[in-house]
Amino acid sequence: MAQEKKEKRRVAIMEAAVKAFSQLGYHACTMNQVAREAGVADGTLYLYFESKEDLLIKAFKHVIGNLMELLDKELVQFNTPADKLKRIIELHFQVMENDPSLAGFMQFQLRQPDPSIRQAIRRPLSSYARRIEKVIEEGHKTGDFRASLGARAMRRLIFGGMDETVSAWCFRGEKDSLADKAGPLLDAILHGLAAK
Amino acid sequence: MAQEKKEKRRVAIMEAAVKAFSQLGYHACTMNQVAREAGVADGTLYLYFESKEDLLIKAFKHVIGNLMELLDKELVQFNTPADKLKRIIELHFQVMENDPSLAGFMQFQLRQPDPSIRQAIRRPLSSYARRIEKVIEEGHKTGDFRASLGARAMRRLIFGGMDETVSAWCFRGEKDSLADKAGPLLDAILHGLAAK
DNA sequence: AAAAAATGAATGATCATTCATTCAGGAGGA
DNA sequence: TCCTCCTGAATGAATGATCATTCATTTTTT
Repeated sequence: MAQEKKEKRRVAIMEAAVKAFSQLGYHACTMNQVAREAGVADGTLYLYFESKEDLLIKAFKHVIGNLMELLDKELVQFNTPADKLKRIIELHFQVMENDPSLAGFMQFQLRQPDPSIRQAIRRPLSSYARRIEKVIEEGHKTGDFRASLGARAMRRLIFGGMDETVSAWCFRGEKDSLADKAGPLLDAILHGLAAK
Repeated sequence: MAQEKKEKRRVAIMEAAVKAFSQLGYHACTMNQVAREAGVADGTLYLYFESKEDLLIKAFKHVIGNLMELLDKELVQFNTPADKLKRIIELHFQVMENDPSLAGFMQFQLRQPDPSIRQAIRRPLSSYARRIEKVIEEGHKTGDFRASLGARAMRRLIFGGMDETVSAWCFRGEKDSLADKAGPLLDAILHGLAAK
């Protein structure tokens, strides 16, 4: 049906946009480049999205949505908070490593200065944050994690550590596998830097 | 002398640029806005800087230079690696809290997608990274820090945690003092999330 | 009165967006 | 089967707005 085809193309355009925006960022990327990446004409983009900004926001929601869906499916398979945390970090790194353009896209969009974009991006992003905090709070309840450390502050450390690791990997052209960095990062987060 | 005056104005323009760029980011900010912030005419900017990009890069080096100078003066006053690490985090938070436009500026510029800007920014940034890694390596030597955690990976966790905390404070409009977050963050980094 | 600095209107380039035009393919008729 | 006609989708050249940058002119300094 025509409806299905349209939806396919809508998704294809969003995925082309992720790729195109990930090269040099949103501002430096022209709609013409997105159109070429998607294999359509400039004007066609406007049959599917209202504006460049609309396309960015929808594309961001699309990729975060995918990641959250994947995460939810994965997390139920683990029981302890520590295992869940481990899985979050591993999955984050795996997904970014499998699709470097997604990694670049996220890196740039997370620090989008434009307020209306920031605003639109806040909700999907905080759905990710909330999932991390949930795991930390669960650890507080089970006694696996120290209750003296607030869930929000810990989430910032975890997310910041993951994000900085991905950033180094994707910009500073680190050669080695991103997935290999999950173990050490988890160890540092769980047990800290200090010797006993 | 004319020389001194020129230098004063050069610095004033860089500081105006930091302020102007911090509002909506580099791309959305016009040279006219920078000029108005600095109290000069558009054309005057080009008597002091080659281009908008040149101004951004020089301004970034300027602020990082200031921060490094301050950091070096402070760090010599502490002996143990843990105290030094504590001071790094405190200072970072204090500086950003004292000058929110600096915080915004750094947040945006750290994720600049433009490759020539990234390239120009790399060196001053890694001078910061190296200072953090030095402290970690010192801790390895004294036995205060676990040697099994690589200095580079730990630096990413520390820097990422600080950066994410500043980011949350300056974008998500967290009300409470940034400086207050230094203690808990250090605790988490040193002793980890896991209960004993 | 030179020289040096500063000015800001004008220039030219770069896109996001629009819209008059073209195209593709399905319905129906012979 | 072949031939219109019709409709919604797609096209891409043209438009208009937005700046970074320049430079002829003015102001300030020496």
